[in-house]
Amino acid sequence: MLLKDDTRPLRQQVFEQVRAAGHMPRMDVARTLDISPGSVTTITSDLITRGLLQEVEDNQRGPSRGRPPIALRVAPSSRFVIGMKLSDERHTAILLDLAGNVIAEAHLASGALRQTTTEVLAEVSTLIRKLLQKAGQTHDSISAIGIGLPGIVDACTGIVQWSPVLTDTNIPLREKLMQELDLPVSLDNDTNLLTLAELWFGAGRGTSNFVVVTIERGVGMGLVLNNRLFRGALGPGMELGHTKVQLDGALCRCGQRGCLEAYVADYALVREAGTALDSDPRASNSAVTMIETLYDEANAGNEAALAIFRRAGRFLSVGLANIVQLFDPERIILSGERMRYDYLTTDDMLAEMNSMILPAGRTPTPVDIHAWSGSVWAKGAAALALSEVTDALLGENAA
Amino acid sequence: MLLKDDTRPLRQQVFEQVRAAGHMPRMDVARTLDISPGSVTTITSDLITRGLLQEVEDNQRGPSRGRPPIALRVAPSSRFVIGMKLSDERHTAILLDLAGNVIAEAHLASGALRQTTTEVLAEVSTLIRKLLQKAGQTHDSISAIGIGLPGIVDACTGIVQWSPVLTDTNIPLREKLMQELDLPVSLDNDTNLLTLAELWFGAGRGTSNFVVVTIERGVGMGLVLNNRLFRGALGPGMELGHTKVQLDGALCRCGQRGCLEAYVADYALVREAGTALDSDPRASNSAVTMIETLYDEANAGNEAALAIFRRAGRFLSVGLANIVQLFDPERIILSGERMRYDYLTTDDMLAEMNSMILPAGRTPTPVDIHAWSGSVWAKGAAALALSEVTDALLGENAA
DNA sequence: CGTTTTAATTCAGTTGTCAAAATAAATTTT
DNA sequence: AAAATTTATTTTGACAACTGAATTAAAACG
Repeated sequence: MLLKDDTRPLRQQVFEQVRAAGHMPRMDVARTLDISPGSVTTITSDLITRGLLQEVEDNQRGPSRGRPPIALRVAPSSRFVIGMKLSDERHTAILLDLAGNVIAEAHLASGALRQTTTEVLAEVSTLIRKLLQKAGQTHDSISAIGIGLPGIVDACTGIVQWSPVLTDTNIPLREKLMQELDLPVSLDNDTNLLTLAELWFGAGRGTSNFVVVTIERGVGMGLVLNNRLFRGALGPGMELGHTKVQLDGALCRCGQRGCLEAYVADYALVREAGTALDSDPRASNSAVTMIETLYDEANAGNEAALAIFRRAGRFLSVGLANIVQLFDPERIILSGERMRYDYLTTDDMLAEMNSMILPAGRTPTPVDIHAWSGSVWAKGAAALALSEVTDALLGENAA
Repeated sequence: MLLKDDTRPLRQQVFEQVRAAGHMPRMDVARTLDISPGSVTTITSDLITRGLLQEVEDNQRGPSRGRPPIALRVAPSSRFVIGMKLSDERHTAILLDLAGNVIAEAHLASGALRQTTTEVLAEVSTLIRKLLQKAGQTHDSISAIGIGLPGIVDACTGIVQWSPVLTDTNIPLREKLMQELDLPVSLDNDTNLLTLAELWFGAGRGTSNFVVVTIERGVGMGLVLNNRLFRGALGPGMELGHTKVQLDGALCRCGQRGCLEAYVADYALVREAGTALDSDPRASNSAVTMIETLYDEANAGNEAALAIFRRAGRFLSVGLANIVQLFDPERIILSGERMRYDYLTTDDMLAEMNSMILPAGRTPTPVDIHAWSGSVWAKGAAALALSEVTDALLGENAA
């Protein structure tokens, strides 16, 4: 069922269609968007004269009758966008051209777990310099930058209410970044950006309604409705991690009890790992080391370790089942780096989740598991910047 | 922040604006919808010549300068819509004119708890006859009918997958009704219609994003996003009642464990009431009687009875807190008849809900409690029919 | 009686879109 | 090789839905 409720002007839809497809002839664009070929011609010829699209030269084609289609693609240009993901371990940045191709990637170990705004601003600048150097580009060739960070971020206002990477709270980070960098900046919660990455580049391409769940430091969630990222009714919504799965349950770092996060996030596992592995709680093992150990033990058949993962998996299944009950998405994507700990995502967990979904006979919601590297988050951030840029570029007709 | 993302043609927006306001002069329409006064003139004069709107004669006005505004209103007409709510106790139907005024109301005790499709069709016909008789109208003057019933209803296709009022499953009920009644029929889940009623006539008028939760036989939920009823990503979503609030929790009538419904729905209360009130489980007390007794006992200070309501309230607070975490609505409306059992909705419950909402300092989401009569549901059904009719009426320009 | 103020209308002009006809470039048929 | 067929794209005219600026209308104020 192709439903056509995209309210944006056709110009942007056409451009994004071509970008999403890589190349696509005009008639295909007309057909997929269900618009008249005439409109496509008008729009594309405008976009071509503006240097945003171009015709593909070598249209290799099979034996087919009729006038051969001329594929279109996004014109390679000298303009780029940057996508960046900030975390409390290391920051990642990538450089994308307007067609969405990755040009370069750079990393920077973050200075400390939590930093002041000034320090973060400095790190962002440093990372951008590093990225540009690597790609042999200058600051002038950057059109926009998208940044994702964990925490409570209002994408509209660009204000970071709270973030695990910042010591300050309620910071108008976007404004500060724009001043510092002299560039259009988009800011969003990192999970939203991962969701955007799935929507633009990943499994979400063919799906209009899906949920992305991330399990990292905390548990995050992104939602796509009608092919568009849904950011919650008010500002920052979608706090799946603090959804309650047990009355008077385990203590969460937010201070409340029974949050999903308190059962499946890494710190929850670490908390139990200490007991299960009988290790000295005063030993200064890092969280990552602890989890790695726990994982290895589970793999080696350590029942206590296995039980920890199993329990976490059970609670995860409750959280996912609740999402299915409320949103009924076409697909759930479990994503993020921690997905390597596949004891969370066993068939048992999936079976349990499905058993909680009403009615019994219903088709189970497919669950994809993506164990991706950090650069994917940055790619989502770049997608945000990209849409910002093309919106500006395509909207400038009035001027 | 007025955001203007209504994609419908202005004609419908103007008409609905006037209908919603009761009366409203042209300039006010232009201002609220943020469109040019010229457009309003064009549109309204068209609607006036078509007999859908008319100017109000007696514009009583205060001492104000300038040309006095001429208020517009929906023209009283000879055409009506019917809204109907089906339940397993009794059906309610109301007759509305196109302006949304209630003209008449009628009821019909439903024949049995669950009935065949044929029986339901017959009852609907009977009720319509009764309603028309009461209002002194004929079948010809009805433009459309909206019907709400509990269960899993796909509003798009008009198929009832499952409903507590029907013995059959997977029935194309809308089609059958249209054949039977020879009228345009809209069908939806009853909770969605209650939500629509709140949006059109109730507390939702000034709110763009809110949640309606009903506690009756089961626990239902309706969601309004951007002033529009959200029906879930796929067909019937929003099964709040079968959201899990406890792993391996109480047994739900759906066969699963830990569903919210299994703690707060009426049958859950009845189940415990039997034990608490020490009544013979074989005594054929009806559910309603049992709950009434339980309620009276609680009021009289019976600790066991109180405890039942308190426990239900606690689980309800979990369910509501989860909704806030996921959707962050501007407002939650608890609605339905069972809201009379206000032990479910004590300040304790609200306090507990707020304590589960992160972060601690956040403004608590306001919770309204509406104890409404059954006719409100029917009003929502009528709203559905109304929007259907006006869409048809306003879209007929091409013809 | 003119000025001010607010409401409503008129009307020329823009925008975004489509439908149908025309044109283009290939393949297949005759 | 010419004609017919097929598919892709362009051209063209038209239209619907608005907007914005100028205009007219109807009142109060001084």
